[in-house]
Amino acid sequence: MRKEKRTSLKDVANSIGVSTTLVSIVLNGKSEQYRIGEDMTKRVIAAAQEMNYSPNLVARNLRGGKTQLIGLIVTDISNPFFSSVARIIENRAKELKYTVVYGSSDENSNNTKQLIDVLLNKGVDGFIIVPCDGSQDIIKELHESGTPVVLIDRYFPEMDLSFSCLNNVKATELAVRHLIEQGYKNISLLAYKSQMSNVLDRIEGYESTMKLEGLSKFINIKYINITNPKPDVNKALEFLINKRKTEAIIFTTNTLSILGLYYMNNMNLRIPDDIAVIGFDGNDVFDLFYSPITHVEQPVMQIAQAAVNILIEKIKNSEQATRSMVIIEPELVIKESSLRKSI
Amino acid sequence: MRKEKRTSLKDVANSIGVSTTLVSIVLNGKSEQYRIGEDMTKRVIAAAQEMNYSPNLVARNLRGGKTQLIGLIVTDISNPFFSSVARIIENRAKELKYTVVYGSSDENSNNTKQLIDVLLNKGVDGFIIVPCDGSQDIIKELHESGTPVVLIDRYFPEMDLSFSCLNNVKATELAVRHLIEQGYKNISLLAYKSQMSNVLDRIEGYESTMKLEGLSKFINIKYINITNPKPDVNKALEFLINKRKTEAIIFTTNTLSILGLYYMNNMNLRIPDDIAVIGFDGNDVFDLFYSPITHVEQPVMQIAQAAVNILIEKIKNSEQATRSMVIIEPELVIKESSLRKSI
DNA sequence: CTGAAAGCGCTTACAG
DNA sequence: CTGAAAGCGCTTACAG
Repeated sequence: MRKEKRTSLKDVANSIGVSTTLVSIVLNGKSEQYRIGEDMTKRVIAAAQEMNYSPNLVARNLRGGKTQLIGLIVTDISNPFFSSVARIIENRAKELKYTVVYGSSDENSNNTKQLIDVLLNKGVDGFIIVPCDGSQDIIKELHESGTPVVLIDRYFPEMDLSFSCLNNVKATELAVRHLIEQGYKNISLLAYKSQMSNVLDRIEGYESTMKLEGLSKFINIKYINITNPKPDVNKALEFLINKRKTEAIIFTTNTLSILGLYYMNNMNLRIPDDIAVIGFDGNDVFDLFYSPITHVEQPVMQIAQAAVNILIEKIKNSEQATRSMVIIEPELVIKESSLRKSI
Repeated sequence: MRKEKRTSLKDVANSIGVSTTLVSIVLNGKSEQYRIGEDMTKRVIAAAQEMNYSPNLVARNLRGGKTQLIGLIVTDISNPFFSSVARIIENRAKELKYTVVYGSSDENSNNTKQLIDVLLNKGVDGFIIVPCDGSQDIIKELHESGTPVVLIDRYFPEMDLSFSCLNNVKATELAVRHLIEQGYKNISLLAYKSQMSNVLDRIEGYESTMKLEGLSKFINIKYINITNPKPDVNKALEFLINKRKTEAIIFTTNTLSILGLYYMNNMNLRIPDDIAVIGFDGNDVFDLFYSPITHVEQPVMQIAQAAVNILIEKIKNSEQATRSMVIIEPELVIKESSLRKSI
């Protein structure tokens, strides 16, 4: 199993009898700048092409401190929302000549810290992070050490960090307004027990809209354990439906929505006749359900691409430390699950 | 935005007035081998800890040629099957002190080639690849250059390459046998138009079992465009159901199954009364469908973990070039979609 | 037991 | 216009 040696800068230089300096300059497109002769430039490029040379990025990195590697920390790469994000980031990164290293935190700040350390060791040029509860200090430290960081999906309002995420207040506001239009009043909400912005904002959008519409007395929020949501979802739904006689439920994440659907199927609750439902993030489950599920749609493409753009910008201009805040508007996709009760 | 300098080997060495050599040896756990004094060893370790030293992997890589980076090439990281694979690989890799860089080929061999080049440049120690049509030569070249490679999900029978995948022949065999037991005879199959082993084997399992059971005349296989499957799926189902009067359909991938369900919903075909269905890979769509979908379940955990194990083994023992072939048995999860027609 | 030195493959001031 | 040399942070023969 011979391990073939790749052609190095030196090989190219030797092959045409010049110095590595010259080759390096030419291949980095700095011929003009260094006023290298046109024919020499051509000779070098030809030789490099001939020998199928491609620079060793590891060496280049050691020298220049850049790897063209982006560290992506999500909570779980196998969650459909985050795997979509990962795919879009991959594509956009590729266009900009970057590659992605990923890691999953499972909503755990210790894992986040570990991942940051590991990825820093790999020499990533910057991070795109889905922050989780308790990760604020770690990320702050990372940011303050001068490493380019962009948050995605969630952000820290008090911190001077760039981010790209959904207008989460608007998301639940749209959901509530739609349900009210359809004649529902007793509308409940399921959300994770979390202090992250995405959760707080979705709760805020629900609460403020309910109040504005004079439905304060119907405000019911159930908080779900984020790492083991299933039992909490079942308990919450049981309570809301049987005790609170809720007519409609808004689920604030994809996972919560799906757990909710399982519960309702098990309890033989018909949607929307027994209970109206609004889910989060479009997916095949919603569309293929017997009663297709109305949901808040996140423009993932825009959110994820913006994150990459901001990050690369930061990497390239490490001096200026401007804070970019991208907030993308949600869309409500209306299907059958939230339509007016048949009377 | 000060970019703090990380503490280097040299910093540690200077802080206690010894050479970098010594520090390197100790920190790499080679004190015994080089017979370094016990107290010296302790002093060095203490200093390193004190200064919060962690080695610069880029430098170590340039020197030693190892990055502890695994290149993962799937067809699409946002496909639920592959994002699950990615997550399991991530976890197993982490246990073994590796990190994952990923890329999506979209079933395109040029993309695969590009990804291999890019990841090679990043210095990955080895690859886990989902190969696609036309990628055989590229991967062969990679393998022969001495880079550790393990295929996953699919393999090249004629090539001396390690792989981890499902027993695909068995997968469709189980599906066909179950349908026959339930009284179906006119059983059709939808598969991708592809020469990859996973597809060919799934077709093989179907065909051979149908023949063995004396149902040769009911063999109907429809080949679906892999990059744009939707129109083909619709056409195929129309033909099979209306022209061939098929009673049951086996979908050989997750994506095909879901497209099939959309079609049947649109056509108001009831499952299993109008048509029985067996899907591939378990997921929430199947379980939450009005008639939960019988499906072939791949033990993804085993498949993906084996791939990592084999790869790391190869990376560590680059001399011996044994071929590991892991073939995991599928399981048929029986739900309502394939039960005997109500008479 | 310990250190000086070379070298991994690059880039970039510095000379000429 | 072009090259010799230093240096990024490590590891590892080689000396002593």
